[in-house]
Amino acid sequence: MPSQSSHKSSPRSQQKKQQILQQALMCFVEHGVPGTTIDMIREATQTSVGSLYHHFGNKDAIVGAVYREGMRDFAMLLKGYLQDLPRGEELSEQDAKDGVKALVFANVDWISQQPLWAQYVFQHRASVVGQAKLNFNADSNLFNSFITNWFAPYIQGGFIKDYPLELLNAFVTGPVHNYARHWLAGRHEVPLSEYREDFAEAAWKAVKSG
Amino acid sequence: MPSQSSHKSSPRSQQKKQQILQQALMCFVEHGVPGTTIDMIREATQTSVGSLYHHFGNKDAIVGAVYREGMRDFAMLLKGYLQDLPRGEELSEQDAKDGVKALVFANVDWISQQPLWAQYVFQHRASVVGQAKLNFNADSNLFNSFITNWFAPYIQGGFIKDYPLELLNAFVTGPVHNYARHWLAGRHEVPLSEYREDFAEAAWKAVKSG
Amino acid sequence: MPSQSSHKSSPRSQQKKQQILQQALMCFVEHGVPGTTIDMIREATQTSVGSLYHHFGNKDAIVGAVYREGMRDFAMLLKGYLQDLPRGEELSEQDAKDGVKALVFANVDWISQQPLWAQYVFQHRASVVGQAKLNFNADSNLFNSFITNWFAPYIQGGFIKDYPLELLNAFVTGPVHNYARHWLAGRHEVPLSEYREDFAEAAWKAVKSG
Amino acid sequence: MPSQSSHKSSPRSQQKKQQILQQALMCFVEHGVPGTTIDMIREATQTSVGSLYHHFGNKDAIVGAVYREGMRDFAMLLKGYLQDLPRGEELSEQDAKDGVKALVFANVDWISQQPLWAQYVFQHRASVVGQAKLNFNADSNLFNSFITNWFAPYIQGGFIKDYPLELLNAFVTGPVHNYARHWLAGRHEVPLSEYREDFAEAAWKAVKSG
DNA sequence: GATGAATGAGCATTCATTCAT
DNA sequence: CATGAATGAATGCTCATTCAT
Repeated sequence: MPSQSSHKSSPRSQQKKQQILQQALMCFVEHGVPGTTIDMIREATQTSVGSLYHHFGNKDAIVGAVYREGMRDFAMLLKGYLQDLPRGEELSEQDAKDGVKALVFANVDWISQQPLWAQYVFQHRASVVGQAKLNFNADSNLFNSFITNWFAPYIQGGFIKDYPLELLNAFVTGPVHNYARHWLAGRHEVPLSEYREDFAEAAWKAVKSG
Repeated sequence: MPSQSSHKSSPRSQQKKQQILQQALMCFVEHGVPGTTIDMIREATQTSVGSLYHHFGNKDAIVGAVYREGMRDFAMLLKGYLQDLPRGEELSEQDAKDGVKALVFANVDWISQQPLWAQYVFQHRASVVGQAKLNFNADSNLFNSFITNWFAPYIQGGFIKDYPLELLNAFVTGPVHNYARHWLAGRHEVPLSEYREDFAEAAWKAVKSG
Repeated sequence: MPSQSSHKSSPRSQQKKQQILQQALMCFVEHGVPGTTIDMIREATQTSVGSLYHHFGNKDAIVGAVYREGMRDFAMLLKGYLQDLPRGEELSEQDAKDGVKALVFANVDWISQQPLWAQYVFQHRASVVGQAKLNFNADSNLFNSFITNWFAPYIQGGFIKDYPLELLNAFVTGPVHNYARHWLAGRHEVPLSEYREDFAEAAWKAVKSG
Repeated sequence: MPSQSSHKSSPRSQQKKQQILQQALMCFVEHGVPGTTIDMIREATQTSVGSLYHHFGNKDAIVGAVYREGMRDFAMLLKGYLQDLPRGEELSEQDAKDGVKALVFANVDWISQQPLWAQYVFQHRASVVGQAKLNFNADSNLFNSFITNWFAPYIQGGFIKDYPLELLNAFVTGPVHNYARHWLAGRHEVPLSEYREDFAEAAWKAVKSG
């Protein structure tokens, strides 16, 4: 059995894996993770069971890989938004606000652009188990550190309420994800992006000091 | 097959069904809905497979019944909170704020008191399918109407932003549920109830006019 | 457990049993014997499982009782046909022919009048097992004796070919049952009764001496 | 689920399927179709449940495949008998008679040589359902056309009674199948083949003109 | 690397039958 | 006699995974 993650595969192979992840995602979103069988993925990717196992090892690994792929994509977008922000020489409330709004915008925009990935990433976290979970957590921690580091100065500077990061996160992303969940499930008509600014304003009101 | 819903059962029978729902809930939360086998529920309830099917008909019906039971419990609590509110002769901003806070408190308190039900109700909605889904939607619509009716005057009176109910709901319950999800999953240490007031304040800020 | 066959039941009870057999027959014909569940019969008869078991003891007994009931009805008709035949003082070829034709007519007429019973009796013999099979065989032997006795003189008298009864039976009833099977299954359009005379003529040609 | 019918299987695979059908036949005859469990077939074929389902898809498909196989074998024999017949330049009564006798002989001989297949094919037609039934009907129609075409000239030529094919069929095969049914069930001692000529003579008498 | 036949533990569900009320 | 809740062995079928070619 070749190790599934430690060796560098050929570009050809990498490309095939990408295609598989894309198709697997669609299956997961449509039928749920436990409702998706290996055979469904095989059919969607026009390969063979053996090939799937050759590339990924087992079903959980596919689940995890799809999840990781999605989170990476989102993390990349979010990092871009924060890094593109013009920051003044000194800490300012405006910069803090822009940061918070960037957080909201990143969520709204990514969910709007990648609704399938979003649906999967925000609703199937519990499906990631075993080794894949560990891999994901490593990514996740790095990502959280990045955000923490970005905002820490503004919290210490008194521009943002001194709440634990978890709570700040709930205020900022909670409403977006709540609405998104219903929208992605088809229960809400108006697109998430319609309320882009409203979510940002509400988030800022919730976390700004004073 | 005896009809599972049209006949009035004896109190004895009803009691047994309640016990089954309670045990089934624990199974669902621990292993997830697809991860819970009929046999697990059978063992937990100390009955027989046949008996389970005699009472519910199939697995989906159990899933749906548990869900409905949970939502009913939550709806009852929420209604109580809103109805217990002292209301002035005339519409006032304070009454609107109290209403919004009651919404938040109901969520925080119910989730804190019934963490298992909460975990199930807020995370397994997608598991409810078929006839059970229809039953649930009927309940759900009644419940939404009640909330809509309660707040409508304050929206029309200009005390609460004139957003669609779905968006208001996202602002009010989004952060609570977001935090709760992580807390229930064991990823956050501090109990949800700790931030009861903070969630309420943030919600009010997000939805109040001006 | 009351014995299911040895005691004389009340007329009320007998009537109920008749109704049950009638409904059970319809179930058996529609779904086949193994495809018919006790619960189907319960629903069709508007009684309870317990009642069914009180009256018959088990499913096989119901199957057997229905079968026996059908065969008795057919036997009664056939005996009537043969006994109503005018017989000359001496054995004659005409009398033999009339006997053979009566056999054919009895089959054609009974199948036409009682298609459900016919379908069951002629196609589900293999479903009768256990004690019910023994009961049926007793009836069956008496019936066969009767026929044998009726025709024996004509065989000995040289009017009918000296074939074993089984073979004569095949010649006489084979074509009727063959056609009936397809007709009852809906594969033939023209009613069995249409060819009443043709079957009789063919049967006589097949078995008459010379 | 791999498609069960659209891909060309390897000879190896075909051979295995043949073996499975043979064993399944024995199970069906011994226990009846509903009395035969997948596990019985699995044990008889020394394979695994999964393999059975890999090749056939479900139980009904096995039932249907066995049926089709049997009918094909019979059809082949019958066609051979008819095609081997010496036919005069012109239509003659003798040729008609030979055709009818060939029909009878084909039935008697095939049933005698393949009693298991015969028992199954002639008694379990009702067990074939769903897609398998459609497949079988297609075969069956071709077969019936062949017979119709063979005999049509003799019917038009006035050598055989102008009856619908269904009725002719009842006269010719009815007695054979009637006797065969009882013989195969062990209720008659004398082998079917013993009466080969008698069945043929009787059939001819029944259908010949005049 | 690719393929697909083979494996078998596991699952939801059915159903004849029993028995307390 | 009637009722229907309870029982649990048995069944058809699924599906992740392995492995020979």
